[in-house]
Amino acid sequence: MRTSDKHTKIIEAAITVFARKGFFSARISDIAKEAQVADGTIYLYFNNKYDILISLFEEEIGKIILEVKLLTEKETDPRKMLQIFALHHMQLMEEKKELAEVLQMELRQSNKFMKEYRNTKFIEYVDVISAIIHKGQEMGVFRKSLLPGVFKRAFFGALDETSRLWVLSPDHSYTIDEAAQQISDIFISGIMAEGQP
Amino acid sequence: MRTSDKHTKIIEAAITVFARKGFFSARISDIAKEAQVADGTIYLYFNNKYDILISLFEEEIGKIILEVKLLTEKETDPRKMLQIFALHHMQLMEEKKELAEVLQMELRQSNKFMKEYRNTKFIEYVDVISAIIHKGQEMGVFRKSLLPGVFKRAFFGALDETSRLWVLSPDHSYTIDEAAQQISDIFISGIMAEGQP
DNA sequence: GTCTTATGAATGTGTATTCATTCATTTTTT
DNA sequence: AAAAAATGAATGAATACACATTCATAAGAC
Repeated sequence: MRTSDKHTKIIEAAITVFARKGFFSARISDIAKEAQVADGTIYLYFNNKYDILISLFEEEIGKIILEVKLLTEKETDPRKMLQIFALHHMQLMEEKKELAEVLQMELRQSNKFMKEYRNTKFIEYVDVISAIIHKGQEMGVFRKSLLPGVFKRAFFGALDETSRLWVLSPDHSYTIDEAAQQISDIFISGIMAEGQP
Repeated sequence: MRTSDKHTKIIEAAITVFARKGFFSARISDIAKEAQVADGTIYLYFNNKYDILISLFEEEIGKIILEVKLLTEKETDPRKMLQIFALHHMQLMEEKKELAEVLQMELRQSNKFMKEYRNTKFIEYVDVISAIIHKGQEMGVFRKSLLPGVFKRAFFGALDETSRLWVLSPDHSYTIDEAAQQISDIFISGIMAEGQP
């Protein structure tokens, strides 16, 4: 078995276990069991429990950023770009529920218990939104008075919270796609410059 | 010293300690020290560590709900009600930074590690938003096509994420009031019915 | 036969919770 | 009014246990 296989297996197992129990309640032995390796093997690939979480963040968010950049960069209309971002984000959370739970929960905790760790990948992801706003403002489509720094957080927060509760709750009165559509509609028509169609 | 004083002192100490270290990393002895009581005293007022956190949620969110209901119920215009909700939420997070951190972090974790605990107070808080939307739709001010269940989450998520990062980050390029204003502006103009002023 | 990778039992640490004891206050007895 | 008895809030050292990490040993690769 190649080295990289074990690394991936452990990361995947960690996603499952962290999603089920949360980072602190998850035991290394749980992850080992899930990955079908011995407890000690984990320490051949990661320095410690935190390191698994951080690697998981970096690698998984890295993939997401690549995808979303690829998708939005195909578009030129900033309104469409926001729609694509919203839809992609929500669909991702639906497809990868376990990963979604881990990112949503532990991302917030991580600032706390790992003082030194600044989640730069996450910042990069959210900055895709502010770049779209900036572009829209330059093109005169979005209001100049908008603060991109506020908008990116508000937009991300709206998507994140909606998908978080969608994933947690067992019954859904709306689909992920509907929610993404509603949210991007609200935001887009809320930020149009005067006199835009 | 009256009994109720100790209860309050411990809750306040817990807010400080949980905000600083997070729930799992916080030690009972830290809370005891902060509250200036003995470790054992805490168990005269709370069943266990979780119980402190849950009591904290219930009591503090309870207060917030009372306040926000009082404020919004004075208004009749649903647009103004949303503005008030946004401003009040953001100002609260600014005024009570430690409480804000605890609510924002641990509220999300809590579903995970306390399976039995459903945070009904929190649901009640967010439902204030959907009630406003419903009212606005009945009055013909907001679009009928809006799903109040999506809107409440999106609106809350936007406020929550923006205030979360505002509280964490040391330098602010915008004030809390500006952010609240921008967010309610975006949402309100994004959800107006056709032909509304 | 050497080098790499994997194992899982053993170790050690950290800390939630318990409980025997203290002590200030209140109640009862004289 | 003083003394004795009862109460229960508060203490913090002792307990008990969970679990991250280590490391001597084994298995596998070449």
